[in-house]
Amino acid sequence: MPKRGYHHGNLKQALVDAALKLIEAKGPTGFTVSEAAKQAGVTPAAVYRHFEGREDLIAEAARQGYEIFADLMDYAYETGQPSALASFEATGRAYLAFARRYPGHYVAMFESGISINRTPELAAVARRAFGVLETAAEKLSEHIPADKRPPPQMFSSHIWAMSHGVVELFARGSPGTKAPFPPEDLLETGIGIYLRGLGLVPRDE
Amino acid sequence: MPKRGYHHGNLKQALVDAALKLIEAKGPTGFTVSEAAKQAGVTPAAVYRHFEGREDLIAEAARQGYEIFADLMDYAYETGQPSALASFEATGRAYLAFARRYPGHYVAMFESGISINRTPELAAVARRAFGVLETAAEKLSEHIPADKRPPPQMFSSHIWAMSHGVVELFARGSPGTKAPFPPEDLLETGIGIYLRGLGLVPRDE
DNA sequence: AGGGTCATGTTATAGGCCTTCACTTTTTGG
DNA sequence: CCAAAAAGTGAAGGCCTATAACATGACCCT
Repeated sequence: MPKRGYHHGNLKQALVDAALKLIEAKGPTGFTVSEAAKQAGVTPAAVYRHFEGREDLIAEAARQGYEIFADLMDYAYETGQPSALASFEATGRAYLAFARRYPGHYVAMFESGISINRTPELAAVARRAFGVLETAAEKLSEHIPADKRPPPQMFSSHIWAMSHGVVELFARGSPGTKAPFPPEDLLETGIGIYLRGLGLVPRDE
Repeated sequence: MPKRGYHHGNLKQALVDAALKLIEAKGPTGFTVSEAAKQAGVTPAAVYRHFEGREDLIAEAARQGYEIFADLMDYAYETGQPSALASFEATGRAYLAFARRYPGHYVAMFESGISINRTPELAAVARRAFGVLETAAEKLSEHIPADKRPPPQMFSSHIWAMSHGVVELFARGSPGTKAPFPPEDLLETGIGIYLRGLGLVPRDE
């Protein structure tokens, strides 16, 4: 359908899509504005009608990633309902699933070096995504004896950190090239042991 | 003190040091070979007498980082002896301490996008570093009832992932800019809860 | 001492990329 | 229908990586 002439019609999104493909294929450093422009069938200068520069383009790709990520987390949370435990575990798994299914977005979000506070919108959507995890943690928190209940924000941070670490080290090439176990299993067991430590899962599962 | 003339005398290390400073200050993308050369008081082309290129220079910085890292882990491990538990916990803390004390090295190692398998030496020294963590895990493993003892490599991976996640998300700017808790506390409590889940720490510590 | 050789710098240069500027071509709205 | 704005082009500046040809001086061997 795009028998476009002088004007592209949807260049902004086309550039984001091209950027995502390139980032996925060659990493955030390998990605160049010029090549994204070429893939969109346009000269490099045209990019600057829609983005302030290279970083801004990556930031938009990341923003869209956070949007998808937040939706995925929401969905995972709902899926686990009404069990607070199931919801919480599902959001942890969603992190890894997202990294697998949207590698370009993931890299733009977490490995491109852009700050989450680059723009207010980016910060907002990121907060929305992590807010789901915190909500799940709060619900779960109610099931812990009040006297030894850590702040919900604390163990949502723990789970987030573990998920992120598993993805970075074992699900992507970085240093953990030789994954001793499938990342999914690693995350599953890791979260399981952690929750047992919180007293939320019977000793002999 | 080196009123050097035509020859620098120690250019290779001077370039690595300059690279580390620049990487620390401006991130792995902000770092350029040209600027490192300038800081070392040398023209850009001179760099290529000692390194194959930009990536090779970063890789050498990372290699030196792994060397320090491995030593630090070793020291932490010994410090915790003879208690297997104390040793294990100490290595976890050492990860965060390393990231704080050697930010340039840390970034070169974990955020610059270089592969650990770039050269055999790099792979070897990285293995040495992580080997300490695995050894600590093995020792600790003996204290777990044999019937519900996960493979040591598994929970060393868990601790590594949690440590890495805490550093990336909460101890550095990336997305977790607003750290809800001091990273040190986060890691401490996280590991504590995890070890409790393994049955290695009394319920009410 | 003297001279050859090799490591280590330099200058010059090619090629790529990001970004800006002036200019051109459509689209759009009153 | 036309004027103004939006969207794309081509040329150019500046920085970066990397290579090649040349210069310098350290070191060894006699």
